[in-house]
Amino acid sequence: MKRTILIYSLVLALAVFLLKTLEYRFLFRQLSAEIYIGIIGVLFTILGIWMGQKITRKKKVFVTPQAGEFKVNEKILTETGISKREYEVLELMAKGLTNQEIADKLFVSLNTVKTHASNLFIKLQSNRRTQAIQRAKELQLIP
Amino acid sequence: MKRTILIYSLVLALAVFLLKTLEYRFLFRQLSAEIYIGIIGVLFTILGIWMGQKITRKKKVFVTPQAGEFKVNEKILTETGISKREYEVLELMAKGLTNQEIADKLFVSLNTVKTHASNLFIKLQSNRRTQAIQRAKELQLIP
DNA sequence: AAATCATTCACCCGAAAGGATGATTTGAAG
DNA sequence: CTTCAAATCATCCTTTCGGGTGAATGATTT
Repeated sequence: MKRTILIYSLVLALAVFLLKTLEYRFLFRQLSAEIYIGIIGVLFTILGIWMGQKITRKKKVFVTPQAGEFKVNEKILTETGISKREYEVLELMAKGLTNQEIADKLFVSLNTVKTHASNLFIKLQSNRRTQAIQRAKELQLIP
Repeated sequence: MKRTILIYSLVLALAVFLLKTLEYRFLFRQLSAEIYIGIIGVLFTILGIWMGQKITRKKKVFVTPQAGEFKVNEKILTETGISKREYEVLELMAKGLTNQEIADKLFVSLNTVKTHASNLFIKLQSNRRTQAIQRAKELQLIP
């Protein structure tokens, strides 16, 4: 970042120097001001693009790979018609729990969980829980 | 994209016009050429940054929301002792394929896949494939 | 009141997954 | 040449999943 600004400053200084030199030596009377401005514009546009790239390029954070704030895509959630309870099952499913474990955690019977799961598979267009989880992540329903 | 270029052109024209107007009206004798160049430079740098953003902004691909750069954590990969073949199974597993499908895709028998899977579960300290996938993601072994 | 939907639970059955164990082959390392 | 890990496949057995179907209850909407 600091290096980027430094390089930018240097290139800027160099460009100014170059332009001034050219101006006083050869071009002052030969080139119109419009062309002059044009050259400067193009140069600094390129510079700006390059800078923009450097600045906005995310640095890789090693400890928190895909951390960052996860926001549930409510729109798709309603579009798919997934209910609250079904979503709870989906979450626990994604954590790798078995249906029985999910049932225990939600204080319902195994059959109930299986029903919710089946509905989820339909709504997420998948036949297996691994697929359903994959799909839910794609749809930003779960982190 | 075309819109971006159009807007860029318009802003550029406007800037040139503005500068020329200012030049002929007030500033020609009062501001030195350096300051003049500086103003142009800053303007076009900002323009360049904005353009760079527009151009390089990946369009949202609906199926791959949190795409972005994924780099396999090789260190952990060797630490866990997961072999090439096992990793291949893991990848396909994460895609939601069944063991049979994985077997077909890798041209091996179902039993082989199951063996690899079992080894994976041990190395990833999990009993279920959903758990294994979850764990692998945590360890940055898969995206 | 009737229709709709979410939630709950049940039963059955076949497919898929997982655990345990053993065996063969092959390529790399010592 | 031996040793070892990786990769391959097998068998047996248990558990978990998933599909299909049906049904009761309660809340909300029409």
